Amino acid sequence: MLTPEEQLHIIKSGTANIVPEAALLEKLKRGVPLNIKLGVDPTAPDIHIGHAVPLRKLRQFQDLGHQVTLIIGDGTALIGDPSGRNSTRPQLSRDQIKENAQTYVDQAFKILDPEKTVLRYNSEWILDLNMESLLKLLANFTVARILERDDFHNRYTSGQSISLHEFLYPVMQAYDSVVIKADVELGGTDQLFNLLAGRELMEKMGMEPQVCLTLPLLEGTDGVKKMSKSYGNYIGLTDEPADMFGKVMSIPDELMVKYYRLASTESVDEIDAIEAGLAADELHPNKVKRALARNIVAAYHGNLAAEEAEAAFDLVFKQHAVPEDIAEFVADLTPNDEGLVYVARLIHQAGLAGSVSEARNLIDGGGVKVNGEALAPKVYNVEPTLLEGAVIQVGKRKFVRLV
RNA sequence: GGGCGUGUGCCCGAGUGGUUAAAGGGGACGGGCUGUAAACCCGUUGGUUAUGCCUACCUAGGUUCGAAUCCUAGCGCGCCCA
Repeated sequence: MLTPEEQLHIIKSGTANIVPEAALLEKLKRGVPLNIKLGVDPTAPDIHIGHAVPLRKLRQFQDLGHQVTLIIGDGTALIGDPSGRNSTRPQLSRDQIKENAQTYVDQAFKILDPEKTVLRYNSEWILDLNMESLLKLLANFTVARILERDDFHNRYTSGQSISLHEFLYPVMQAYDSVVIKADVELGGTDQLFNLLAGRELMEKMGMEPQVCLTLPLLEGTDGVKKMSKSYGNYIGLTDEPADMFGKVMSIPDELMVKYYRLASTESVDEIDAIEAGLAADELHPNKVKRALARNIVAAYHGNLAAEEAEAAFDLVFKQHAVPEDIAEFVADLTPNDEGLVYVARLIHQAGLAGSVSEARNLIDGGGVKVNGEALAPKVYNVEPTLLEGAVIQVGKRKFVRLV
């Protein structure tokens, strides 16, 4: 087993904040496995590698010999986390929550070690709280304290509604920590308040308070905005290997180290070396990024798929060749009066362009290839024989084989 | 309840009666280049077999030869007063 200091070094990699760091070191020094908590809200079924950041950190803890308690907030989901929101979240139905929770768990175990994970649903203790215990719990917090939270504060001062039940969210999350006796709780930087509430509550109830560990938000593939489905800049855990590989390759160079730390399975020592190597210009960014893409794909699809994804990537982007398996499209090649086929419409029908006009513009821009040959500008009609069984390519990545 | 203001294409934003399918920016897409779907440069970005036609500037009416631009009402948003 690693020394507490060595462990701390690994744990700190990629984290935003550890409050307080000294307390974590103390806990590690005891030499017994710690109980690491992560609570998740089963509000959205799709997980991307941004959501996976805390899971990766949990896995690191597990590899260091610690124990993880993953809490599915099926009870708190009935409240809806107000963090960062400027309006009340809609309350989900119990069925919806159950369904989301299941998909979440399935995907989470691609990352976590099941042997060292305890899965708990907080409805188990939250929904059974009677009024007396609830009141005792609530007495530990003041309205002023809760209103300190930025999002609540903003909503309150700007006259937007805050429902009473939303105040309970941090309290319930804190109570989770009490129930499972957490040593450390993880969360995004936006969760700090909730995590601290857990720390406070534990202390007030005479327990050893948990340490709060926050992780930064991961930027999406555009390198600017946080990864999110609604921005379309996400890498989904269930994305196809080739797609996943390409998406990682498209992140800006400056983000590589951050991705290594937050989204890869690479060891911290190795990442430290990569960071130093890049800074000193000793490592080639392209090689480093490829290794990153391979690592991430392998983490979710296995080594073989990662190698294949890389090979396909090279085929398409380095050799500009046509990939192995491409979509087929049943095309109607009936010629018009002039004996020609209107390719622009064909491209649209095959889903390679959003409209016929767009297809025409693409042709004019030299972006359409038939069997590897670019169509000349204004050539919207071609001989039917040219198209039989042909591979039509739009841009670098979109292919279709006519059948 | 009263007053004022505002609503433009995927997003932001210019445009106050006549080549305006609507400046500029962002995004997206295509091309070039490369080390990649990085960066940089160039181009495209309502629909349509297309030097035309159609549909468009919150919605519905109206004024006018002609409206994103003027008028009326409604809806959304913002600010001020009560």
